Amino acid sequence: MDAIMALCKRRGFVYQASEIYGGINGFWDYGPLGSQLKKNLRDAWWQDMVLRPCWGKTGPGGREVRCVPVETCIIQHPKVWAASGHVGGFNDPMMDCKESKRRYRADHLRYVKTTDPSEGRMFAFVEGDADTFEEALKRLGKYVKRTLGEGDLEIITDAKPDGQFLARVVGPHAKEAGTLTEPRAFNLMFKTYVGATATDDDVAYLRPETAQGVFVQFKNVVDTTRVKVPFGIGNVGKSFRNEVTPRNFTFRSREFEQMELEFFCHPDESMEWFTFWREFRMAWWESLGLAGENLRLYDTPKKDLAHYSQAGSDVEYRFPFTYPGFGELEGVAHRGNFDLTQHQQHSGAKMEYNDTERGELLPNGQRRGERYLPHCIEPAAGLDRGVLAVLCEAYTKDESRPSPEFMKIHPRLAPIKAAVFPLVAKDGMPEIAHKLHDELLRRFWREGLVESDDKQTIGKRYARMDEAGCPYCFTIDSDTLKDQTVTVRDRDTGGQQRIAISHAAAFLSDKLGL
RNA sequence: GCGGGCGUAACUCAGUGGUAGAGUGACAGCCUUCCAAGCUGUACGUCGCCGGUUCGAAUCCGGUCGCCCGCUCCA
Repeated sequence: MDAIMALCKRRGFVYQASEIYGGINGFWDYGPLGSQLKKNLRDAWWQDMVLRPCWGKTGPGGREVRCVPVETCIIQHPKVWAASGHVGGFNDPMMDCKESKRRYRADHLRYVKTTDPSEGRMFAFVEGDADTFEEALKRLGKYVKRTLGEGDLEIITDAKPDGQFLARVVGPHAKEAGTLTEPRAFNLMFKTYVGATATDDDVAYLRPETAQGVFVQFKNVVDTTRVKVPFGIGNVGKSFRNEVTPRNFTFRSREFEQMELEFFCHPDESMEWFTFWREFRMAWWESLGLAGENLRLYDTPKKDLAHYSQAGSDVEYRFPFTYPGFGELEGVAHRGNFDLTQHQQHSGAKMEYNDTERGELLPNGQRRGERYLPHCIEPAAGLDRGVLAVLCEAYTKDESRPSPEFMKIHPRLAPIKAAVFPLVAKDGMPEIAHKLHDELLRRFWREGLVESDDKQTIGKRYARMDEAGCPYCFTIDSDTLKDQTVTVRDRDTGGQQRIAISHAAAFLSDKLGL
């Protein structure tokens, strides 16, 4: 991992944010190559999920997969996050034990004491955890030096654990009293103020996910764009979470970008669509070079599902820092109609969809129609995690090569698509190279960078392109002067072939899958 | 939040109280007809930051910030 991070810095893929000021925990910037790589991955998602979903494959029942995009705001009405459950769920106060180094959710701790107020010490235990409860009873009995009956015990469930209270408490895994800290709120949502007055009434949050923007605009999209269920709404953008522990390079950042699709369908068809999406999303990541044992599709066990969720699968990648385990790239969740229900309740707006293709057949040949809250399948991918996985997968070490470190980035994602070199900077070769470079640039500038370089030795230039992940290098040599051919060097094999200079663009176009 | 490790040039690292170093990379020139080759030269340092001890600190001490690992947490 250190070698990958060093290369990312050296070649301008990823820099630490605010580095000259000492860095800022949980934030990373992308350099010239990294930002282009990230854009290519984002574009690939947009193309394959919105513009031509699933490469044109049909969904369940042979139906065309239809999706439309939206772009919603990072800051939404604060009630959005109350409805989504983030305000509660992202604010669990936690308590730390200075002795046992453990951390507890404050609302999970209970305290047992005797009914005798002179026996001041209390013993904490974790609600629903028999081990800590029995331990607490045992310790309490020892402390008061007598056997305790039911009537002697008092269990405090609604404690306000301030300093005075906690001084009397022995933690669940501690021996001494007074080692628990006061509850601290872990605001996983970034707070800000809307308007210049910045009072408590103006509090707003930076979104922790892009999905809610879609649910909030669901009705507008249905009413204004002639979409029919089943269909999807894609939304890409930055989200923010005040992670307790940002870790593992860009894997868990506080500012990160998501690519989320909310796919709405009839409840009866939701499991079929879930299966369809879970399989396509896996195939999509595989198509970008994350094939093989480092990628897996992991089904969330029933017991770990959120209460409203009927199924969930994660596309996971085996990162160097998770090895031999895996880290989540994308979660495909069956969310039922939870979100639309929540927003319907909290906002009072009707979210029901009127499906004119369902219901009983009327004499005039129309359907009566059926009103329902669609179910939602949510493939939600982490763009920065995707970039990181691509970088990890691409990083290759081969000491037998002149360039021992190189980046095997899939041609579709590679920030630099091709480079053009004169073998040596004389005999008119630079001029021919510049001409070919111009031609390729005119043809491929929308896809990514096309480089040219006539400095240094050819080996050095190849090696540079290898580290940048450029898949193909065209080289003009003395034969070019005679027969109008160039060599093409393949990054992954180092092998070369000779093609007509007039076919260079077609060759590259083919290799890039255009 | 706790514990451990680390922080010196763009990268990898040496330097344990006395003038800031090496290799690689970058840049310029020469040379060079296919893989970080060779020669010459140039640029690049708040030694993470702040404070303390000392005649003198990259080096010792305290604090702080950041990165990595483990726990915890989180999806």
